Amino acid sequence: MPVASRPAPTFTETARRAQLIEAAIDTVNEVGYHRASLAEIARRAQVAKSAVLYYFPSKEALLLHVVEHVFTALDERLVVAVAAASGAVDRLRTYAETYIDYVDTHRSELTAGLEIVVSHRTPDGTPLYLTGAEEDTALLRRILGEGMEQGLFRRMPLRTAVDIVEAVLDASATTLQRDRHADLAPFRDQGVAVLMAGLAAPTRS
Amino acid sequence: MPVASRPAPTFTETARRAQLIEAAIDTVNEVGYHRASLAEIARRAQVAKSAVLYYFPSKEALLLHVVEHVFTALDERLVVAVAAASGAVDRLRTYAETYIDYVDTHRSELTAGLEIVVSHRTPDGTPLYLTGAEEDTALLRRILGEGMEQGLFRRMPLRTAVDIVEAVLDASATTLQRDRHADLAPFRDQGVAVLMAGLAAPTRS
Amino acid sequence: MPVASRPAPTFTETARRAQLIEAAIDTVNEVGYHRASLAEIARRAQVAKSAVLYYFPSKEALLLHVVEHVFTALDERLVVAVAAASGAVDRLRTYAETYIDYVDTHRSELTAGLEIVVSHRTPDGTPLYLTGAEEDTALLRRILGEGMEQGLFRRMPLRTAVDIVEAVLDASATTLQRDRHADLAPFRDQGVAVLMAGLAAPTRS
Amino acid sequence: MPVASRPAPTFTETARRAQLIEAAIDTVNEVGYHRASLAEIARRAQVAKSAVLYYFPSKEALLLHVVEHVFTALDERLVVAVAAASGAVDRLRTYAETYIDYVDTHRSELTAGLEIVVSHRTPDGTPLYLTGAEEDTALLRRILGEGMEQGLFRRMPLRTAVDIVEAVLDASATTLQRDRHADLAPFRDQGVAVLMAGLAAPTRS
DNA sequence: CATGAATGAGCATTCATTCAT
DNA sequence: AATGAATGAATGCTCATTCAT
Repeated sequence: MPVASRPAPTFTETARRAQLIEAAIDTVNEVGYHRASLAEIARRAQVAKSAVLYYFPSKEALLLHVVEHVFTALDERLVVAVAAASGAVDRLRTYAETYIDYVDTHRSELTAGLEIVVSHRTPDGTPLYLTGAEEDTALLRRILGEGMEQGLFRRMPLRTAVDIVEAVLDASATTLQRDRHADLAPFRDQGVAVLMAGLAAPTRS
Repeated sequence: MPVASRPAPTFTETARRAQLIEAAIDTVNEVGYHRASLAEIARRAQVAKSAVLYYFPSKEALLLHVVEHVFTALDERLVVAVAAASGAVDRLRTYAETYIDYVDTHRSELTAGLEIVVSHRTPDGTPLYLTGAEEDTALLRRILGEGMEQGLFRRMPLRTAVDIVEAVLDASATTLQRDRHADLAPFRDQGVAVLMAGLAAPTRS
Repeated sequence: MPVASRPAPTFTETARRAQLIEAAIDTVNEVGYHRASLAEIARRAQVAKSAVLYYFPSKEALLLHVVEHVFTALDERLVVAVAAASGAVDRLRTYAETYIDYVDTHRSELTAGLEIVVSHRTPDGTPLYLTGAEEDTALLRRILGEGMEQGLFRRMPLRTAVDIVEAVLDASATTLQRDRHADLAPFRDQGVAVLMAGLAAPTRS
Repeated sequence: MPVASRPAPTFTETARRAQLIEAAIDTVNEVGYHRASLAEIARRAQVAKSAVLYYFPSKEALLLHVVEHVFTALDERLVVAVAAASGAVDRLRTYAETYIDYVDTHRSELTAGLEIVVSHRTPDGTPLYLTGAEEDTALLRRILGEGMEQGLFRRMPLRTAVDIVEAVLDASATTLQRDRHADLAPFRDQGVAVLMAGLAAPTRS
């Protein structure tokens, strides 16, 4: 029984917001964050500019909503998938494969979300990926930390390991930015293989 | 008898252009591509807005010049360094280490250059990394292709291998975007190690 | 048999209109005429924006209603009070004291009403105090005209005398705009004294 | 030898700024503060909207400049005139006459300046006449305070006296808002007379 | 009786660019 | 060689108003 501090959204509202988020995603993908103006977004949604601001308090809020929308869903998917795996190695592989699968099946969302994360700045110039970065990577940090502790993964600063894994996984989206219809299978197979082999604790010889 | 299609640049012209490129780099690093306006760049260069357009035909041209400036220098460095190494494995390691060293010693150039590459779009919406991508990665493609042919590297589509290597190497710049004074040593050591181990041809067991 | 050109207002209608007028007054006082938008007024009345326009044909009509509401009540009070006094001097003093007392006891109404009168313009730019000014000041004109005729007041153009008196009396509201809890007693005592002494016919010396 | 922290304004700049201030004054007088948009001001100045913001950082800055422009000049005039008078009574009379004379000879400036002062609000809703009110009325406060101390003026709170005097003097501008070609002579003669007689210390009878 | 939805006109402001000097 | 002046197009956003329900 949720306490509704603000009234439950109407059917139209839910639909419109979804439509606008979709339009924002399309716009960012087609013209880039830099040129994704309210006018462009409204044009794609086939509504007036002011209608966008009727459902979102500002253009910024809409774009941040896109980011939240995309990465919350991704994170939920990852949490569920990883929970079904046991052992750091298996969990990491599951994490990586699930991540790339998600990118594969949510191409436009992911490319737009990443472009916004990379390009957006708060009014004082701080990029988005600096705010709340800790919690965003919590799951990955846990897997990698655990694996290193158990001697399964190459020892290195957690931060570094996270950066490397994310760099490779996000590269799958970059591939799509280059060609939105690209086949992600080779990247999934080889990218994950490289990560697993690269991160595996080196064997004494 | 060289045909001078345009007159040799004067000393001041060369100096001014260098100064403006530097100002553009600083601006992009401080406020991001999105807010890097001509006015901001001119302010940092301590010249009038119109002076910028006196030396560069447009703002876009200036920013593209920054990209060229940065990546040409990086490429030259890579070519020289790799030439001194022998064998695909050693050449890849040299490539990777030189790359990260260059990022380390040219922090502002690299972070700005990458931000522009990622954010800039041509008027029709095409991102920068789609134009001339082939030649930009020529050296890396040669090293990886050679290594795979010789059975030294894990076999995969060349495109995929290039993407993975570049993703990891570029992540060093992302680290700096997060903290411009970050110590890159751990990333260099571990990043390269992960790449080498990950790309090594899997041993039959 | 009265012809009902418009049907008698229902109870809720009367109540709603009063509530909206009150909300408009509060809004003008809090944010000023310039920023008193329909949205702000509706928010304070806790109704939807469109509800405001259900009871008033336009925002302008609502604000003009506030003015009418305030100054009609003030005028009625003045008429009653002045009727009880005899002689131009006494009537003027009564007028002035009643005016300031009314301001004192209807602070928010008066300050809002005056701000609207001062700031509002018809679409063609005409200020409010140009429309129907004659009848608004009828009572004061009569008192002053009579007093001058009888040699009780300093002789001057009626218009000038009215302007002076109104300026001083309205200044009591200005005092409240500065501090809504200000004590108006000194202003009532001294303001009236100054007016009476100043307007008194000069004695031959 | 003034130290120029910013470069001396060019001839064009000085001229344009004056022209824009004039256009702003005309606009406020013609359509009121509320409707005095950048577009209207620019139209009257026969320049592009952006040209206004080339010379003034914002619309607000331009309007505040008008206020400063008007009231600084008025204050200077008052200071000079009052300095030539001796005795509180004479000084008050001089103050009042000079004030109204200034209004008379600078009709459009004064009406516009007053409308801005009355209507403008800072972003948090504070009216202009609340900021720095102390210093604006310094001269008048001094005259009235001195006169009351010497028993020449009716004793009352300084604030009240200032409010009364200013109300009457400002009413001269209100007269002009009603009719920009009105003859101010009767108001000057009678208004000043009323003030002097009204403020004079009451004689014991 | 009252509202949520939607809009078009207008707003102040930013910006890359042009041009005469 | 360099600039100040000026602009037109675009941007994010506000607002009074309309209308179907």
